[in-house]
Amino acid sequence: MSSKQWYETFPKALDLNKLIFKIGEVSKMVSVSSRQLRYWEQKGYIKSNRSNNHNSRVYNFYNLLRIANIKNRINQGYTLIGAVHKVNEHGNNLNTVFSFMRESFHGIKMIHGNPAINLGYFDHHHKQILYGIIKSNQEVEYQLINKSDAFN
DNA sequence: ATTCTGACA
DNA sequence: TGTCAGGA
Repeated sequence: MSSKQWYETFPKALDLNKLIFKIGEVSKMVSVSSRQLRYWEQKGYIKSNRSNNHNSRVYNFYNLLRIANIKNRINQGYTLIGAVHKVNEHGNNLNTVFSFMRESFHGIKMIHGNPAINLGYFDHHHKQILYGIIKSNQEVEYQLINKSDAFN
């Protein structure tokens, strides 16, 4: 009775500070080229953190959300600068937040005895699924799993 | 394999 | 913005 139920570890997976993605991952998720991400950052429109070891960019959930917002505005017809101003004025658009969460969360399943969050297809060809696996030490590990192997 | 910076037939 | 080079 004292042992926690597996789903009690679920909230840990929603620790947004642990939702960190590399530039290539962000690029695929929000359909913004890595070239654009670097340029936007250079112009001061967005921000990223550097993984101390490889000096490569990493983006947390909030940075990702901001990028998604800017991208959405551009899709709506705004210029890059216009999109940035709009996002700065209104902050994160709830519709974007919800649509992002809705499109990103695809349920939970057990993988190798650990609860894992299905974050949806990672590639445009729908061959790989991104999972956020909650390990026994409460750490979250992201892993790409081939669609065919995801139903074992 | 992935990312980084600089540069432009 | 895309893309390629030349390194890490």
